[in-house]
Order: sequence, then structure tokens, then C-alpha cells
Amino acid sequence: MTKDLPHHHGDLRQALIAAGLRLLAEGGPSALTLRRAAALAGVSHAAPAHHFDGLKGLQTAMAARAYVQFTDAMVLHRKAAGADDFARLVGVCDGYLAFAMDRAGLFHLLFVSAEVTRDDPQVMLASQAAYQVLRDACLPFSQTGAPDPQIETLVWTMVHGYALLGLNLPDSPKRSLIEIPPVAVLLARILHRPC
Amino acid sequence: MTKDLPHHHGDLRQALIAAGLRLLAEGGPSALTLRRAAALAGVSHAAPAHHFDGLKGLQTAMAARAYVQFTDAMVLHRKAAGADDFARLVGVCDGYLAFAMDRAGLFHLLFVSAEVTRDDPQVMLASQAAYQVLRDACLPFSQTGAPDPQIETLVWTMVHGYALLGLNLPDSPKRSLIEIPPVAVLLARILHRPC
DNA sequence: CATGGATCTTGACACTGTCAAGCGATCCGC
DNA sequence: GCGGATCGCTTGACAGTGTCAAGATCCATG
Repeated sequence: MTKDLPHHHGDLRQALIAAGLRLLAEGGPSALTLRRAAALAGVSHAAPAHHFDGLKGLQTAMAARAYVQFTDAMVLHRKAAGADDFARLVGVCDGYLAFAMDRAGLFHLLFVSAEVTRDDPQVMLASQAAYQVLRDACLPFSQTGAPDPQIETLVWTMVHGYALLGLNLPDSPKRSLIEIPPVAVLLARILHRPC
Repeated sequence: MTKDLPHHHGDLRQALIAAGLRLLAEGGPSALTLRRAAALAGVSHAAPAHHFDGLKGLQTAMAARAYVQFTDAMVLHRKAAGADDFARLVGVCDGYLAFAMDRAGLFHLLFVSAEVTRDDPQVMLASQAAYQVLRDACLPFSQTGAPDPQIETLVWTMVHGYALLGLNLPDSPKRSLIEIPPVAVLLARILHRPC
């Protein structure tokens, strides 16, 4: 009459994060629920409370993990872009936009959801690492050699707005309003480059 | 034994929208609830279903109304900015950012919330009117005299990203990462102006 | 072996959106 | 004038949700 499952799950915290990420990926933000995550991890509905501070805590932990995937996406696209400085920056931005499009649920978690404690130490660390990729890609375009806040902020806000307005989506409704230039063209203009 | 209130509310739809806007302004997105809006309008919890397609419908109607306030904010700041073309564009962007900061709940509704049907005819109309203010302010900077999609998209994405990253907030946590330039400086750079 | 703490379950509560059924008032055709 | 028909709203119910309290179970430590 012994249960198959031991009472201890072993690593329930990680299992819940994984379950949450899966729910988010498969069903969007509204599918992510504490009770569903618990069920998917094979545990009772109140178990998560012992590992996270409510749903907000779970999503915060998920965000910290998602940030490294976000960073990876930017690095990956940068590597595929070659050695030229401008091509590398375009690659980083492409990674930014590809992540926003392909993993919209995670992107929503990182930058949109109000259910994330953004001053969480883990989240701050992971987000700064992501931001550093973008900063590094901007550095070659500084006149002084030192990091240029203007360029960084301009590139950052532009690509972020681009993603959140959905301009990277192939079927963006904005296309009826305006011919949307690719992000590389906008970058060239920011950096005073001949296009 | 007659009730004070007539059975017909008169204009329940508008009353519910007003109640929703009030809830959103006072308690943030999580305070906006169909049942609470109904209670605030003095009707039963199921009454809204006869006027809106669920909570999503109410928020969509609220968004349509909020867009005109958004447009007003941009126009107001533009008027206060004087006659110079560049000052007018900065004014429009300041209005954009002021709205995002002062009425964060409405801004969230317009651009963030997944609970808004963005291809709703009313919403599309109102949003295009808002966008037109920004387009018009960009027009003087086109080389050709015709609207320039590059400039428009660049300004739009930049100011939008600026708002959503919270860089307009006086206590933005991003300030620990970077010295954040004011939006006017970024605009000057986009438009190839001497700052 | 006993004790205690960590881990998880069970059960309950208030709240949410949504649906079905019914009541009341207004309106339209006759 | 008047009898359905229809619209507006209420009542009641249901499945979900997050969260809390109390208890059961397992593991480590004395």
C-alpha cells in the first residue's frame, strides 16, 4: 500500500519553474496558474506556497531563468552575424526581436507582466547581463571610446519599442498605417551611417 | 413600495466605462473587475454582460475612450511647446511620456494589456488618430516633404520604448545602470540636429 | 528511539468571470 | 386599449483562481 511517489519531490522548486515555463509557452500568460503548475509537477495545489511567494514569486523565478535564454538569443544572433561591428549590433537586435516573436510568453514575462518583482536580486542580475550584451555591441560606435549613454539608450529604446509595438511581426496591423522599415535601417540612421 | 431607482439605468454602458476607468485609476489594473465595476455603477454583478463581451469587452471600450485622452495629452503638450518644429515634436513626445507616467493605468490598457481587442473598429480609429498627431509632428523633418516612414518609425519606437522601459520615471531603477538622456536629446540625434 | 523541522496534503474561504432562468418595464402591432 | 414580444436587469449557480490554517508524512538529528 506504499505510494509510488515519495513524499519528497526532490527538487520541487525547479520542477515548478519548469512546469510554469511550459504552461506559459503552450497556453500564453493566461494559462500560467499556480494550481496548474502544481498539477503539472504532480503535487497538490498548495505545495508551491512553500517554495515561492505566491504566483508573483513563481513568475519572478521564471523571469530570472528566462533572462538567460534572452541573453543567449542575442549572443547567438550576434555570432551568426559575422565580425563587422555594425553587423554584430544588427545581430544583437535581431536576437532581441526574434526572442520577442518566437517566445512571446517569456518576453511578456520579462518586460510586460506586472506579476514580476523586478527588483528581485536574481532578476536584476540576469537582466543586467542581458543589457550588457547590448551595451557591448554599442561600444564600437562611441566617438570617445567610452560607453555612450545616448547611443545605448537610443538603440535600446528603439528596439524595445519595435518589439512591443509588434513591428517585428510579419502580419503586424501597423503595416496598414505605414511602411515599416527593418530595424537595420533604423540602426544605420541612429549611428549616422550611410545606408 | 416602489424602488427609488428605475429598473432602467438610463445609460449603463457609459456608467460602467466610467466606473472601470475610476477603478483602474485608483487601484491599478488588478483592481479593475467586472463585478466591482457593476457594484460601482449600482447594478448587479451580471448586468455588464448585456453591454459588453465580458471583461475583455469592457476594457476594449475603455481603451477606445482612453485613446482620446492620450491624443489630448499629446496635443496639449504640443501647444505648450510653441511654434518651432523641433519644439513641437519634443512637446508631442513629452505628452506621450507624461501620459504614460501620470495615467499609467490607462497607458497599460492602451499598449500592454492583453485584455483589449486591438482590432476593434473604435479602438483602431482612436489609435490612428493618436498616431496621426505623432506623424504630423514628424512631417517637417522629412527631406522629401512627404511623410518619411523611417523618421516616423524611429521616433515612435524610441518614445514608446522610453515609456515602457520606465525611463521617464524619476526614480527609474535603470538609472543605476546608465545615465539616461532626456528624450529631447535623443530626438535631436535621430533628426541629425546639432544638440 | 524520540523529537523536531521541513515538506506536502487536505479543506476551507473569498473572489473572479460566465452562464441559465426568471422578473419588470417598455414598446410595437393589432 | 391591450397583449405578446423584447430589452434590461436580477438572482442563483458553477468552475476556477490565490491564499490561509491545520494536519499528515518524511527525514535528519539528538
